[in-house]
Amino acid sequence: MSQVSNAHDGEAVSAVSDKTLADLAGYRMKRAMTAVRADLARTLSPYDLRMITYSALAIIVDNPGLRQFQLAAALRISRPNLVVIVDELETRDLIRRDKVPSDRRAYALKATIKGGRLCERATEAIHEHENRFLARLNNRERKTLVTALQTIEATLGDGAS
Amino acid sequence: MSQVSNAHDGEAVSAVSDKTLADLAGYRMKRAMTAVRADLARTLSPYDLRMITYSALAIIVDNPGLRQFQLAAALRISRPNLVVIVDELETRDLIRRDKVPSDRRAYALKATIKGGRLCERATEAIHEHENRFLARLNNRERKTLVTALQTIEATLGDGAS
DNA sequence: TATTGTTATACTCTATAACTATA
DNA sequence: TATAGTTATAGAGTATAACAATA
Repeated sequence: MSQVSNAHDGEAVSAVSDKTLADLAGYRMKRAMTAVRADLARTLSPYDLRMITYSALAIIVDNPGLRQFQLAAALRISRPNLVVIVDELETRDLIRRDKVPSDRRAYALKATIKGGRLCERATEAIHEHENRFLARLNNRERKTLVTALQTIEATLGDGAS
Repeated sequence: MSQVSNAHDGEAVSAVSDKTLADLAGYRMKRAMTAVRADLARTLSPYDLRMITYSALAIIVDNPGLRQFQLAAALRISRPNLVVIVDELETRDLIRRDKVPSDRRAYALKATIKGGRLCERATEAIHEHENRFLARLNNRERKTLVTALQTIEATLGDGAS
């Protein structure tokens, strides 16, 4: 199916086959994700955001007052790595770290007006980006795709330790 | 939909909502990919293979005689980064780098018997891994998923520069 | 004792620039 | 001049260990 021809002695192959990998869902996900990630980076660069900083900002906008450890868990990254992301968003005045009187170890995260506006504009750009890479899929296919991805995540989350 | 409740002054949110992100195909892909990647790493570790070394080996098995630059292009990684991967596979006697008489700059890559056997066993383990994370999807959903991912990759590949 | 945020550190994956030996 | 493979290096993204302050 992906095979075209093959090498004679000392000759390069004329077309590279990936027949062992081609029908693997994981392989297809990896390749699609590589392409989507590159397009997303282009999409977010006008806003000086990366995938991770946009996701963090969006979750803070949706959950005013959440703690850093909650955000780290939501983003599935470690607490130490979240620190630099929150630092960046705070330095740019997109979020605030408010001291919590009832627990003086913790910070409550809140988006600023500026952060909320940037998130809104970036989210619009992301919807255009989504329409771009989903352009050749109909509504049924889009729905099945999103649901299937969610099911896969839940399946692996349930099963393993 | 993902909203449960929200913070009073100084209280942590009780459940973290990702309502801005939840329905984005890119977000769902990223999260599913994170889970799949972790399960794949566990799946391949008995064979001392990582995702990238397995993929490289499989493509070499499928394309005896291909050049390093062809493999780098197939894996969508840079030539410098491929060097260390090929080094590792060669050191472990899974592949051979044969000098090409007709072009003394180039190497023709070929899997050894040992490499072919390891690839075969790892591929079986990967099929089990695929059945694991696809367990709750029926055949129609699996087919739609794989085809949709392929279409997305092609769509982005066509459009951009 | 346990938890929140932090620092220090390291490993993987990826890229670019510039080299060598050929073509 | 251009290409195949290589070296050196750097930047993301991720992780763990261990600390200070607080619970």
